[in-house]
Amino acid sequence: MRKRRSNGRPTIADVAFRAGVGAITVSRALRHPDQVSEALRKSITDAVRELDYVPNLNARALASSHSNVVAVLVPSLTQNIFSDVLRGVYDGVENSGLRIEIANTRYNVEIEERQIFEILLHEPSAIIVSGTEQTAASRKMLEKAGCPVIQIMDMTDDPIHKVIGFSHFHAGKAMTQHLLEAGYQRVAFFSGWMNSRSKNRLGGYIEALEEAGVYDPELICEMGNEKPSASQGSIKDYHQFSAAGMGRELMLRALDRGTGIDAVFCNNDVLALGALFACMSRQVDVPRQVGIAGFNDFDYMEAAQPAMSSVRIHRWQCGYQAMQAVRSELNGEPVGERIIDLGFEVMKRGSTDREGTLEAAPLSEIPFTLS
Amino acid sequence: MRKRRSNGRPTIADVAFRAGVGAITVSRALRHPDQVSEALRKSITDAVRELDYVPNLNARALASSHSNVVAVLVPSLTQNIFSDVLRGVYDGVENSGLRIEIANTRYNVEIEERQIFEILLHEPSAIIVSGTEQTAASRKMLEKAGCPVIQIMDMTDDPIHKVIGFSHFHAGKAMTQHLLEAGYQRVAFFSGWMNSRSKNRLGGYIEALEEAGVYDPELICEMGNEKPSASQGSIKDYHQFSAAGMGRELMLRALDRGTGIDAVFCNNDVLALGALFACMSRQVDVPRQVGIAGFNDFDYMEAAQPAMSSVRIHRWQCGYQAMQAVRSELNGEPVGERIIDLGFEVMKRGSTDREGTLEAAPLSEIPFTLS
DNA sequence: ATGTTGAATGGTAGCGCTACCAAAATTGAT
DNA sequence: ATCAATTTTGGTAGCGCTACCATTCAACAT
Repeated sequence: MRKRRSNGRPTIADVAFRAGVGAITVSRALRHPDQVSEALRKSITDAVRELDYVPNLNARALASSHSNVVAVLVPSLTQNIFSDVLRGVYDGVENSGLRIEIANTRYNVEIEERQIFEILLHEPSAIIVSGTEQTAASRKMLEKAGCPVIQIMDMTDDPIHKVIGFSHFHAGKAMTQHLLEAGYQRVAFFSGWMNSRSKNRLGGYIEALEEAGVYDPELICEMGNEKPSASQGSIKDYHQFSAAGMGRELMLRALDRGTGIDAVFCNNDVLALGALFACMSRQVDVPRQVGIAGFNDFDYMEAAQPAMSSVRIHRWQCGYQAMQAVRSELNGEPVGERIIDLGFEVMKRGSTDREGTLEAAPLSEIPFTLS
Repeated sequence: MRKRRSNGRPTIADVAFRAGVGAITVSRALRHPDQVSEALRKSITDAVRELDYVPNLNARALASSHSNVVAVLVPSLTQNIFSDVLRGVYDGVENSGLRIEIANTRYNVEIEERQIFEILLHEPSAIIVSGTEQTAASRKMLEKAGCPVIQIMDMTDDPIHKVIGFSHFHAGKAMTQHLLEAGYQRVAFFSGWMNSRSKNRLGGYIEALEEAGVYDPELICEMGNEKPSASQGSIKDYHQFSAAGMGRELMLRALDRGTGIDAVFCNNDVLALGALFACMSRQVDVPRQVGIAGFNDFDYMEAAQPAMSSVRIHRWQCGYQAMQAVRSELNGEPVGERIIDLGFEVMKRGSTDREGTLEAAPLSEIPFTLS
């Protein structure tokens, strides 16, 4: 009996011996069952069960030079946007035998580039990357990665491989148009630090105002706060930055400045929440004096007083469908549509209902029982 | 020249040849530099640089039967609590050569058990697991995992290996005591679906009220909403459940029921936000008629109107310190303290300032400049 | 000079799996 | 029955790295 260096876990050879077949046939029965006759397949699965055999994933990865790891690059782990995406990814990966490796790019394309490099060292089976604006070097690496690459949460007509997302430009434009239709004339744009996707939303906002002939650069209120990446690794990095405080501050300044705004389109819901609180503290009537809209449509928007308008985007679906696309490709199915636009939904609620014409919608049903 | 199946990446043998040493010496120079003389070490690192050698992690894992993967189990990816923890983990892993693999247990100990099993198949270098209440089977698996196991975000006097967190019981008790000291008499407890940590907070709440002689079971308002895990994998699983809507609903019912509550301690900040909005819709004065406190201290609590009291917990630090602990152990340093209590902080703000004695604290400084 | 110790280096033999090719078995056509 | 085409199965040879043991050599004690 030869010496064993390993832990005592049964190997594929043990299974093969027990089932009375060659090791390679066991491998095939597990990986490509259709290539093995039914009789052998059965005795192999029996042997697997009897021995409690589990494959060694590291060995498999070494031998086949791919790892069954799906790498997912997200710009942030803190903002709910991407945690919803990740939830979709995890829901989508169930029972696939795939593993997920998440990299946090901190909204920094250089970090992203380095991480793509490192990820490729692990020979991933697929890569899911947030956004469509990678550096040239990143794009080149992804193009020759030799595995499916899914870009999500944005839109482009020239995907690296496949894109599943929506147009931030059109989403920004649609919400701005809603504000104009609701009767607001001086619609401000609030944002903190802007990433490429926020910029596209701003672009849509500008186009909508220009088309209506009411665009005024004065209306754009940005806060050039530190990039989140600047604080990386610091032990003080407890709260990244207070988006709500920022929204509050922006609104207070806008009110003080007297630029006569009558609505704000906030780049995200937390800013909108802060803006709402600022109005409350100044007894400014929302929606009559000032309309407020957010972006993302988190759950509290609907529950706010007044209920807040926002743009609902399909975060979970992005992650879930990306994972489905990965799975079907790894199963050898054709790529299919290379551009999938999941769209968005403008949620019109009380906070932008200037004329009071919106019928009072009940809160969407909550699945609970009072105990 | 023998046939190559692989991609053309240089291997350790190439480096060894170039440096004129044996392959194993290269391996040692990379993994245990102190065991190699300085001269060789230098020529090896030169060869590495010249060839752009990067180690194959799958091969390394197979040969050494451990993977440099740190598995992190979190109950949820959606709630900010754990995305902050994960941010700490990612900040802590930088430049360590370790990889992170996240598993989502969905607040379900059976799923957790299965995932621990699967994770162990990958032979992780360390495991970080949320909470201290694993099933007996999970605990047993973790105990004989043969790698550091860090429990985080909770407290126990009998950790599997090491625990870094805080006591939910004491946090719940401390906030309740604050409400009593602020002059509230009938303090309700709001919660949605409860996990073991919430239950401990409730325990602290009850003890504080009992000690003050004002405990009344009527005051506990739970909503037995579906467990989040019930909806797993469903394509409709867009919003998990609306915690804000729940907080609003709970407050409306509490007001209608006329049980005479004068304060609520909400199990989390989003519930508190919903409760605040409910009060606004009924013109109930916060904090004079009803005090509201949350748990977690997300950024919007401070920016709310009135600013909302909450319990600040050290989410980021839990993740970061857990990662530091893992790193130092993998470096062979001693385990050190097995129980690390990071504590918590009761943030007393306007929403529980019944007597109006709190001096108006300015918003904490926001690092931005108006552009 | 001899022996002992320890540090530095290398050779060998796997780690557990799969790619590749060859061989065997089956099928169908002639 | 014969042969070609196809399907099913197995053997061999790695994948790239490291554990284990053997070897070498310098340093020191006897």
